[in-house]
Amino acid sequence: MDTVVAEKTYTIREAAEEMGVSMDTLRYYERIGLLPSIQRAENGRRIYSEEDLGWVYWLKLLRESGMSIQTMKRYVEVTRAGDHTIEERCAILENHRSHLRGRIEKLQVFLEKLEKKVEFYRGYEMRSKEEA
Amino acid sequence: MDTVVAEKTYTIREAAEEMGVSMDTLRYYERIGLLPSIQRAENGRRIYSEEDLGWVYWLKLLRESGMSIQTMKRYVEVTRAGDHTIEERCAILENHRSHLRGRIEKLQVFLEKLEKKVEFYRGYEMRSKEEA
DNA sequence: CTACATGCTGGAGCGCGCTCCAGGTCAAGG
DNA sequence: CCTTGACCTGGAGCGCGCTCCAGCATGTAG
Repeated sequence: MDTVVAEKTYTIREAAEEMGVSMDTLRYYERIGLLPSIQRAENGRRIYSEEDLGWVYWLKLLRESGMSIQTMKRYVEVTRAGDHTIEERCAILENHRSHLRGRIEKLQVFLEKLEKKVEFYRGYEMRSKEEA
Repeated sequence: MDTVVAEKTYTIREAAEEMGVSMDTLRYYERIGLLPSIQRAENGRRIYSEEDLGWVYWLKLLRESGMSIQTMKRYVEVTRAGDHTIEERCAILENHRSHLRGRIEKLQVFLEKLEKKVEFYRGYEMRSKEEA
């Protein structure tokens, strides 16, 4: 079970490519504390593990679903603080979940209104053509 | 039918209040051309008509559904340009519609993933409690 | 040895969408 | 007449989330 298999690692370029983010973003996230503990080679270059990529994936998901960097920082912080923070992690995620639900609902309403407008225009267009 | 009824008008404060935006935003939108032709009183103060509020409503909707100010400007511009721009208006709206649909779908996927994470945490919590 | 690629750092800059502010006008109330 | 308050303008400032850059170190190929 504990066989030591060299886990695949990634340069910053590869990590960026793989995860669909820019190298700058990876460095930026690390700087502000969203990606702590990224290993370095002797020459100082970053080495990303699969686990790191997992974090990037998750951060990207939170970000793209509208969580602010601030909140993400808080989340990362408490997650690193240990098991006793599970409650707060849940709270953050559940809060985000309800924001997300609200947002989706709102967008759906917008979509409907938008569709009505388009239909209206299309109808208008038809009428113009009939006249011609 | 053509009875001249004094249509209700609004000061900028009232309009802002009514539409749930700031007075600054109303001025800003006007400045950049999103709300042209806002009437002025003799003393230079803005007077918003119901129709103006209708525009504000629509702009707000587009904005909150993720349309960029740039695109909104384009939309307003062509709308003001006359009936021959119906095609382009439709194009803009349909484009936005597909963006919006894509976004909603993406957010729904995020939501599911988020929910799984929360469930995972909640499960973890339960297990901890059982042990105690 | 040289040239070129890759990556590092700290800090500046940017695009977006407002938001705030100073300094002024105008009208009503005391 | 003076104060108060609502509103005006042009322009500066801000918060967010990157993005870019100069200047430097290291590594690899020719």
